[in-house]
Amino acid sequence: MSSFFKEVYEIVAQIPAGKVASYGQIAAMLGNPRAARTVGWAMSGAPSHLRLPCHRVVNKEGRLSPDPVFGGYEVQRADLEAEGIVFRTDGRIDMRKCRWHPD
DNA sequence: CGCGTGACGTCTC
DNA sequence: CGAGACGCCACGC
Repeated sequence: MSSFFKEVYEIVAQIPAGKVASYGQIAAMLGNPRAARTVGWAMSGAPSHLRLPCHRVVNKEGRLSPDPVFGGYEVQRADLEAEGIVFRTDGRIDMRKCRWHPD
């Protein structure tokens, strides 16, 4: 397991329910604010047995990944709402209140 | 070591 | 405001 991927999984696993983090944000935590793409790539290869709350990982817009990846945008929205994530009328997450604030 | 790739981010048109 | 292009980084081959 590459160190970078491991770090990504660790961080994602630490995202509390009701909060979301952006790929760029996670990348910044790893010390590479430009590695947002790599973070997303790491998620794409995230072992399901880790049960990472990947639905809590969104892009800067508060938008989820392409529908097919999560099995449906609506599904993710439902899961996030169930955790307390607030969606705006335009379908975007209210990052102002839901963005994860690490120490 | 070089090339291709990807669930991103930011700029330009 | 929407779509497209480029840049970024790490991984696999």
